[in-house]
Amino acid sequence: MKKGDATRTTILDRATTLARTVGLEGLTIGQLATALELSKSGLFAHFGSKEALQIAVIEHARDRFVSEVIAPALKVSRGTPRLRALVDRWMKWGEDACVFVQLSAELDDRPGPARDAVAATIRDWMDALATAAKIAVDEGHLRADTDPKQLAFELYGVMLAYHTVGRLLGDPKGAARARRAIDALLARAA
Amino acid sequence: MKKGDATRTTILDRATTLARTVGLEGLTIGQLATALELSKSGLFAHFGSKEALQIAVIEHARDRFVSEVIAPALKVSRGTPRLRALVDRWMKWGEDACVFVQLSAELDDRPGPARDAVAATIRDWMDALATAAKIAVDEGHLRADTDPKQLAFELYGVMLAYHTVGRLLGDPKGAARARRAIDALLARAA
DNA sequence: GCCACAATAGTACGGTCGTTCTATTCGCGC
DNA sequence: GCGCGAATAGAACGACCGTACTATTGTGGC
Repeated sequence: MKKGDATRTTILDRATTLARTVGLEGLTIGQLATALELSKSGLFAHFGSKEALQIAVIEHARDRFVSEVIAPALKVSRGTPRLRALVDRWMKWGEDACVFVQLSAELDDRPGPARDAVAATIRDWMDALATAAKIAVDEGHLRADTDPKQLAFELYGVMLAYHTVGRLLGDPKGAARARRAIDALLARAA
Repeated sequence: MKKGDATRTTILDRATTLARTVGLEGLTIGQLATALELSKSGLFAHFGSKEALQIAVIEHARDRFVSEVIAPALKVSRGTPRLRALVDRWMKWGEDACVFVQLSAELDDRPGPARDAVAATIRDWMDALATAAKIAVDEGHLRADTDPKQLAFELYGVMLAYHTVGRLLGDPKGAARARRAIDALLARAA
């Protein structure tokens, strides 16, 4: 019961990376198998259907996202530092944050379990931002009349713009712009 | 030389709508043909290759985007009103603004002419925002130390967050949040 | 009204897709 | 170290993909 899980993880890692460029629907069992030097049927047996593979990819990416972005940031001290840590980790760690931007856009008009899984992840992410913002208010780091959910919304918007400007337009100034925007949002609420 | 162009437009209209849900790569000549009650080969003859069809779709969507969002907004009086008109029209007219969010995410990691066409459109869009912002500064509607490109970046971020929250999460509060965010950005710069 | 040519349909092909079934190899408990 | 089940491979399937070729239909200029 060991070997199977190991290759399964290997498959999902590669699939996640691949999905970032070809999308979830563009993912192909044949390509994925040859990329990993596995047989198509051997790979297929791990999941049983393409839809199951897709959902496994989403959940795998979610797990990595939680353990590499959210969890570490939650160890930072309460209030504004933690809020900043969330944003910083999202921006630095393109790897899997990116795949969720891709998945959000790909699935937002395609109801089904895959879309639900992505939506749940994004919802959790915005909740994490909002909760951190609320704590910052409670700690007195941010003004009492700050709406935590509104702030989370605006912060996430900056991250999305950063993603588009950086990835699609290839503008190196994106990071600096994002930083300025984040600073302005937090300064305004301080 | 008339009939051909008419069906070509019909094809591209439907293709654009379809691409919003299945993506540009998910677009299929067979499905598109049956959806329009055309023969596969008859449709194919209009474009000659799938890549040509994809680029035609992008350019068609860009034309509609320009004529339905940008051009009307440019008729609004210079300064902040025009800037607001750009943002408002983007948000109201989901139809084709959405397809560019989809295309941005789908193509941002896939170099080629399709990606270039999308990138050029987004660049033009952000330039339109920045130019309108600059005019607003010149007119005295916004503070002299406002960075027009930075403001365009932040405005676009709000639109992207609005798109994600509304489409993927189905949160009806997205529009109100976006409006508040836009108001705050403009108030801060006024 | 005819005719040249644009526009569309029909058919076929090689390739790849997801999936199934059967066979082979591997790894671990006894 | 043997045996059994888990893990992987192999071959085959029908379906649909993009594309090429040929045939048919429609249509605007004379």
